[in-house]
Amino acid sequence: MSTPQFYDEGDLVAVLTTQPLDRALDYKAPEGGCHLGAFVEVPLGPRKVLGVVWGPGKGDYDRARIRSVIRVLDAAPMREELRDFLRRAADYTLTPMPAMLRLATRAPGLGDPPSMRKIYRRGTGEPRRLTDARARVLETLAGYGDLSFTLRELAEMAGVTPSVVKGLVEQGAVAEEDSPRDLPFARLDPSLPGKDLTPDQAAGAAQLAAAVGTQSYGTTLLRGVTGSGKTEVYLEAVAAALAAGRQALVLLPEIALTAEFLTRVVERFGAKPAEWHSGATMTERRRIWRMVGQGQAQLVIGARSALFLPFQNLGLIVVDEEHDTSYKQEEGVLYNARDMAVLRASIAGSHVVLASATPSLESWANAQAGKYTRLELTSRFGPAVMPQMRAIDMRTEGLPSDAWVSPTLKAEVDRRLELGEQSMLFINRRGYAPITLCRACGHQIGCDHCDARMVEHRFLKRLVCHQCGESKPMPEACPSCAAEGKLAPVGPGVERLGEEAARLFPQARIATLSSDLYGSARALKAEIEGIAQGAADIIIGTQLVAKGHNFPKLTLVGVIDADLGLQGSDLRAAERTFQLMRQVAGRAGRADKPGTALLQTYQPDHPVIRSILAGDEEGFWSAEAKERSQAGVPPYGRMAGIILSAPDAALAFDTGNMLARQDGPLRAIGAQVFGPAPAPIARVRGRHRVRLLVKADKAAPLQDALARWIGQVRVKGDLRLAVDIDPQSFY
DNA sequence: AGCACGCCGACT
DNA sequence: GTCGGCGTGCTC
Repeated sequence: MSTPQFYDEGDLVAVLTTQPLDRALDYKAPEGGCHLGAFVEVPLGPRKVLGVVWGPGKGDYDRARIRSVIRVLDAAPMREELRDFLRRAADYTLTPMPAMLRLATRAPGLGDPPSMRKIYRRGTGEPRRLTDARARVLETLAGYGDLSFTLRELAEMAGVTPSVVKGLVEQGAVAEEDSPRDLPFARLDPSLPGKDLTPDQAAGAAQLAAAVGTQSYGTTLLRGVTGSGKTEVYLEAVAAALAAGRQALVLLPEIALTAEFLTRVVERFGAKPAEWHSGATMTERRRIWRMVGQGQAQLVIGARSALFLPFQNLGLIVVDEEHDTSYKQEEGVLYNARDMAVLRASIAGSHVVLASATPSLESWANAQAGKYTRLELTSRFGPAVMPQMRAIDMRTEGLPSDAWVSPTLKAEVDRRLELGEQSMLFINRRGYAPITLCRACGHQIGCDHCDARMVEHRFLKRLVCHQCGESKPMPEACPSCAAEGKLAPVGPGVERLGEEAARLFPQARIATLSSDLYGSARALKAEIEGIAQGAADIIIGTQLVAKGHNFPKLTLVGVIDADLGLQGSDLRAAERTFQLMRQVAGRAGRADKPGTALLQTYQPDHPVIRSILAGDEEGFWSAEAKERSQAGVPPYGRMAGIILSAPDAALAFDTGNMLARQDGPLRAIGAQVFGPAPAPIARVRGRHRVRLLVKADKAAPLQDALARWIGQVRVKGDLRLAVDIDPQSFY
C-alpha cells in the first residue's frame, strides 16, 4: 500500500516540526486539504510552529485533543527525495529528525506570501516640462531598452533624487509596477563556448558529461594536479546537467574562493548562479530557497548547508576540494558534507563529482574498491611542469633557535630576487608565536575558557585563542608570577616569519598573507590579486595560500616546517601533511617557469616526506591504506565519538564512566569502547567536554548499537550528549 | 525550544 | 503567610 499523496480536510496527518520533539505529531488536515510534504503552520501549545506533512496520522492520540493545521504555506511541498534524504541522513548521523528538518528550512519568511516591491520602467506619457534631471532619467531608461529598476537604482544611475522619478510617475512618463521580490535567477546558457580544453581535459569533460547524461546515480573521483584545469572540466559536467534541464550544485569549502570561482562560472554560462553561504542576506537566502524549490535556480554555488536546499530536479553535485576538512560540520548537527552529497545523489539519481588534487584516503579507497569511477587529469595547462621537490635536512643547517629560514633556503630566495621572480615561504601557523612563555616562572599563557594556549598576534597587539576566538590585550606582566618584561614568544608564526624575512631580505617587497590580517574577504582577495600580478617579491603565507589561488610569477616555495602534523595520534595526520605539502608544492611554477619546492624537515627519511619528494602518490596512498587497514580504522573500520559536555567536569566524566561500563549493546556487535577521556577540545566556552571513542568493524550495524547504548543514560539538566559518526579530529 | 506546573528557602 | 528559584514534563 502506497502513502497517499493528498489529504482531504479533516484527515489525520502526521506533521514533523522543527521543535525538538522525538516524533511527528498528529493534526487534522486544513480546509482545502494538503499534500504530502506540504510546508504547514501548526499550533503547538500556545505557539504556531513550522512543520512538514510527513505522512498519514498515527491515530494513537485522543481524537478530541487533535488540533487542525492552521494553513498550508505558499511553497512547493517537500519532495519524497528530500524527505528520504533527511531520514537517512538522520539515521546515519543519529541526529533527531527536527534538527535535520531545521537544516532544510534555513530560510527566513518561509510562511510569508510572496512579497512585492515597486519597480520602474518607461511609461507611455511625456513629462509636462522636460527639465535636465527628468531628461537624464528618460535617457537612462532608454539606454536599457525595456528593463525596469528599483527607485533607488534608477535615481542613482540617472544622478537624480528619487523625487524626480516620482514626479515623472505622476505624469505618466515613468510607469510604476509591482513585481515579486523573489526574482528568478538569470538563465544560464550551457551552450556558450567554454574555454579551449587540452585533449586530456576534453576527454575528461566528455566522460563526465556522459556520466551526467545517464540521469542516474554514480560518483566520479576527479583527480587533477594543481593547474590541470579540473574546474573547467567539471564545469562541462554542470553544462551537461543544465542542458538536460536539470539543476546542479557545486560545493566549495571556503567562501574566499567563490569570487574567483564565480568569474569562471559567469564566463562559461553568461550569468551569475545562486550563491548560498553563511554571509548571504536574509532576502537572498529566501530568494534562493524559493527559486531552487521552483526549479528557477539552475546552479547553486554553496557551502555545505546548500545540500539541504529543496532542489526539484538535481542532476549533479560537485564537491570541490573534496579532501578539505571543513566539509565536516563540527558543531550542531555533525555531518560530513562530502558523504552526505553522495547520499543525496544516490537518492535523487544525480551524479557526483568529487574533485581534488589530493583526494582523501576514503575516496581513494572507494575508487580502489570500484564504488567510484576514477578520472585523472595529468597534464598541466601550458608548458609548466610539476615543481622539483627537495628536502632541506635541518639537522645539518645549524640554525639558531629563534630563526626559521635555513641558509640553503635563503640562498635560493636570494637567487629568485636577482632573477625578479617570486618566492613563497609557507608556514601553517597564524599569529606571531604559538606559545607565550614567562622566562621567570615558566608559565605559558592559556585561554581562560578553553584549555588551549593563547597565541600572540602582534599585528593586533593581542593574545588570541584559536579554539574559541577569545582574545585579550597582550599583558606587560606575567599573569602567574607578575614578573614584568619576562614574557617571551616561543616558536614561529606567520607574522614572526614575516619579521625574519624582512631582516634577511631588506631590499625585497614582502607580503604576509594570513586571514587575520585583513578585515574582509574582499580586501584579502584584492591583496592576493595584486600579489599575483607581481606586487610582492616574497609571499609569506599560511594555509590560505595553499588553496587554489594562482600566482603565475611564483617559482619557489619554501615550506618552513614540513614536520608539523606528522607526529601525534591523529589517524589522519600523515594524510593531512601529505595533502598540504602537495598543495603548497603545486603553487610553484604554474606559468612558463619551472618551479622548485623546498621542504625544511628534521625527518627527511620519514615515509610521508619521501613519498612527497618522490612524487609517488600511489605509493603513499597504498602504504597509508595498508596501515589503516591493519589498525582497523577508517576507511577500513568504523569509528564514532560520543561527546558529553557539562559545566561540571565530574558530571560529564561520571556519565562517561557509566556508559563505558554498560557497553553490552556495543559488545553485541563486536565494537570496542575507549575512554572516557578529555575531548580534543576539553573545555569550550566554559563547558567541560569528555569523549568516548567507539571502534567497530566496517560491516557492523554501528548506528543501531550506538542508539541502544546511549539510550541507557538519561541526559538531563546541564549535561549534553552528541554523537559524532566518523570523527575527524583526534589530536 | 518555550512554557507551565510544582515543591522548598528568604522576605513583607 | 507568600514570592520565586529552576528541575521536570508536555506540546497532537
